[in-house]
Amino acid sequence: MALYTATSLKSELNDRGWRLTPQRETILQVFQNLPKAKHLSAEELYHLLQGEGENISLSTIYRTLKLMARMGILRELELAEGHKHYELNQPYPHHHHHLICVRCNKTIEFKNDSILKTGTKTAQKEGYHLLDCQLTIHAVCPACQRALLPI
Amino acid sequence: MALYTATSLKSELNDRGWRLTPQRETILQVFQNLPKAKHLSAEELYHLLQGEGENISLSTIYRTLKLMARMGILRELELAEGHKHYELNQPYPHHHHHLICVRCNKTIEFKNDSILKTGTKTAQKEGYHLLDCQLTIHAVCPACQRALLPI
DNA sequence: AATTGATTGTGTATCATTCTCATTAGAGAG
DNA sequence: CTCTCTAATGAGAATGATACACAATCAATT
Repeated sequence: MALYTATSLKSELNDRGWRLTPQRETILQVFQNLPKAKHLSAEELYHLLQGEGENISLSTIYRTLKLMARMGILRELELAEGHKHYELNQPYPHHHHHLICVRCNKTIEFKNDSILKTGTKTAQKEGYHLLDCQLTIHAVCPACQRALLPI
Repeated sequence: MALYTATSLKSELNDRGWRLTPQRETILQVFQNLPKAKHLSAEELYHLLQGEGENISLSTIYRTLKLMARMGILRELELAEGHKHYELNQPYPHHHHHLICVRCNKTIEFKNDSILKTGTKTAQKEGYHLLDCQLTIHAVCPACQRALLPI
């Protein structure tokens, strides 16, 4: 949950015998320049990069997203769209959670300090090294309650 | 988050113009007879039913799992295996959360009363009708920390 | 018992993600 | 700076979970 620069990313990769590539650096930058609390799917990141003239293959994007999630740099979000989203894994003041309407998929972000504390304490107690903790609330939004739509 | 019987399931379905079918009743029973905190994937449920001589098609299983999750009867869990798992959505004393090792996928369940309160309050504040709230912690387990394995 | 439309089963389609493998290119050693 | 080793990439194929289409069935209501 730290802020990464190209240099710190490089040293963390090299420590494990891995490499800093232009693709990885570019992808990290994209997430760092993203508006706060904005998240991207693999496909969205792919097209965003295409639009900037950066040709990084979809395979590399999938590999990099998974790698950075496992390093704790990115959070992997399972929202309602049927595919994963990723966002920077930011520390305390920006750490947030998601309230999702299971009908229209509308998603609201909210903050709660005690949850991160609970997560940290729980991981610690079991000897786990914490990467991310997120509270996901599944619910029906006001509009969909009124709509009385099927399912 | 209530306990369902065939009758209460039927009335809740009928209220919405839907029907109680033998397949739906059977699937609900399977989850109710499952050991506490055990969860099933669609495929696992399918084979479990086959073993009991119940021939319910995979399509129906997927449809029913999604339906019951949207009704708040089941919880949809996104663990680490790449497919969803389902379990009974049980009230307070049994409500729990998951601590997942992103490397070996080992999953630990834990309880925390305050999280459910937080979820309830958050949903309420936004006017959402709560179905489920779950804290998911991604981390690296002690064994995988020692293993120093890639990724 | 008749009617209506929700539900099922079968097979097919789709879509996200992973895999394969030949090629490229970081990182460390000398 | 050059060499070596092997991680990483790109392109396309493969996989696997899930959704869909549609004809046949059957639960609920009259």
